[in-house]
Amino acid sequence: MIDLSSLNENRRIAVAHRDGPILVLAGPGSGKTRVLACRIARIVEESPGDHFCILGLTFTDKAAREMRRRVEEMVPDAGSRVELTTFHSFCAAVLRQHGHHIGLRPDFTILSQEAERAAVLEEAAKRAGTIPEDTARLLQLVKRFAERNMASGGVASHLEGACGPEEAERIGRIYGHYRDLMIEGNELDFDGLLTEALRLLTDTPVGPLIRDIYTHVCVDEFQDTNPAQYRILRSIAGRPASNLFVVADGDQSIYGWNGANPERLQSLKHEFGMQVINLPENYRCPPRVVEMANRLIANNPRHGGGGSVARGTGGLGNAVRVRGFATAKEESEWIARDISGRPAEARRRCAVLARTRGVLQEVVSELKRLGIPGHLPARKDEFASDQIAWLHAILRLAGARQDAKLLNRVCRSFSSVTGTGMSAEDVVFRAQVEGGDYLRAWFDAVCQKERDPETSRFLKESVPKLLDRLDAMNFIADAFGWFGGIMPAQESGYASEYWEEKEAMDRILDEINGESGRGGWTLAALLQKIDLSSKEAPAPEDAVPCYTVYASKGLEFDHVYLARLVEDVLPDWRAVREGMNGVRMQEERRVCFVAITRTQKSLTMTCPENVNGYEKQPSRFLCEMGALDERSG
DNA sequence: GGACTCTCTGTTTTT
DNA sequence: CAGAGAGTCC
Repeated sequence: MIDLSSLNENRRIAVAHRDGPILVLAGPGSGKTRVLACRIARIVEESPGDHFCILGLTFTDKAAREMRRRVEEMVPDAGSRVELTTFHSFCAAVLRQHGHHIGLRPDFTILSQEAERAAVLEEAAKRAGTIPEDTARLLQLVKRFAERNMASGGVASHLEGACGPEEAERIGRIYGHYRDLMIEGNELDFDGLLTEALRLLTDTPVGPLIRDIYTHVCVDEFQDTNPAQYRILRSIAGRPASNLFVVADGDQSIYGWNGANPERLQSLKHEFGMQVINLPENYRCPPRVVEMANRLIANNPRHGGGGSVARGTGGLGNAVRVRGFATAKEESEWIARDISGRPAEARRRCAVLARTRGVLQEVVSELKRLGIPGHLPARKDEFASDQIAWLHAILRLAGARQDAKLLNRVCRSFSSVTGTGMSAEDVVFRAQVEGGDYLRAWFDAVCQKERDPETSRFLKESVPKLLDRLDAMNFIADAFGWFGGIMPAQESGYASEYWEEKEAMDRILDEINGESGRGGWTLAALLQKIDLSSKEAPAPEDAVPCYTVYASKGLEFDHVYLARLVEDVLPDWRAVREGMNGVRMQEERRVCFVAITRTQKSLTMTCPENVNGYEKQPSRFLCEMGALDERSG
């Protein structure tokens, strides 16, 4: 039996809710993920023998993992009755099973890298009869169109004013070709997963089928949905009386530039006639922080509700500090020094937050000067170590054996790892002569050329596992064995990147094994999992987390340092220029709201008077939240 | 070549 | 807003 006794009244109502669409408006620290997990567990438990399924959708892989962990803890054998996954991963699964309706084979590739998308876009531009130019900018536009799920015809009107009509028409054509080319090439980018799955759900018999399987649909962090995701949700939840359970907080909607919009909450409420439950209790932040967060967010017009009620127990002393500094340099020095004054185990429970990564870089280098490692996660869409990059590339080549670009990557990364260089052109030629695929031709060529006995042995013993039997799991295990033999020991300089990425890869493999048991996966499913998972290295144990506010969403820390709280940084200069209290300014305010509500015990906000020789005013948000009383320094 | 004005472009990030 | 780069003038 699920234990409901630890839940407060509101949470209990939400968890106990059974049928009909419901919207849970849950402020920071209100335990919304817990409520969602409890409800899912409860429904499964109360309906033994039933066969209906519950679909739980999240935006990030991390959130999906956390949800799975919690539900599993409560009902260990929920198994096939619940599917907790990301929008993208759900769409990929649907497309793998039913994509043939729109001309997609089950082994389609996911284009996770910018460079791959750029190549397709250039091809699309050629097909549209124009010279490919400014690819990066066009890719950004294509992403915008896809997030909004626009047809190529709708592009022209969307671009109205931004460029001339014939230019808009041209971009529309490129966009249309881009989408066609991906289907033809049996590949999709991230946005393509959403738009094509949506097409499948609305234009083919797949829609009713899916609606039949998933009678209960849950969504976490709804305020982050873009239009494409919203439409997917609508088409799987069906209407009128579906069991749609949505958790959201409009005040934490900070992904407007990704197509999210807090207004969408209103559309949802309206469209599904949702019953609303509020969870205003904040069990995370000190009362003073809750008070400041409430005051701050009250400056956003159309902000519903009366704010949060403090229920936190931490930081009852002086939980909030505001420090002014003459220069940005002094600011980051002081933050580093203040953190260094804490005991080592407390440092890990600190976090430095800022609007931009640039600010965090300054703090990281100050921390470094004091001998304290800071962790500022790198952004990457592919594994950076040669070893794992090669492994990833060869797995993908095994799934798409005539892909010259993948072959090229296999050749390049293998040469970086072993020094055995081969030109992709030669391999292609060989494949043509022998009438085989690129992977086989590469294998034949490399076996002749490789001189190192260890490497040769690995190749001859292990590559055939991939070549003939598609036994990717054993191939990967062999590859890690081989890397282990040629890599310097852990944590030594350049090798650390490899070891970190191996850890990321191990985590992905563990998950796949846990999910589908032995042998229950295909190469395509394995690749999908890798492509849709973060390549991020896990944070080192002893490092101080330094996150942008965006990256800190959903996390909490004992001691939060919010740096560079000045006008033109937070709020960003665009929001300031836009004037008074525009959409941009409101989103910046929510960014600040998210930042301060990460606090469990203490919050320190800092603002320099001078940044790179320019005078800066303290952020208006400091004033709005009434934090100037705490000011010192 | 050096000092000047101008125009353009840039932030946040998940999958 | 603020830095980079291009273009202009002497």
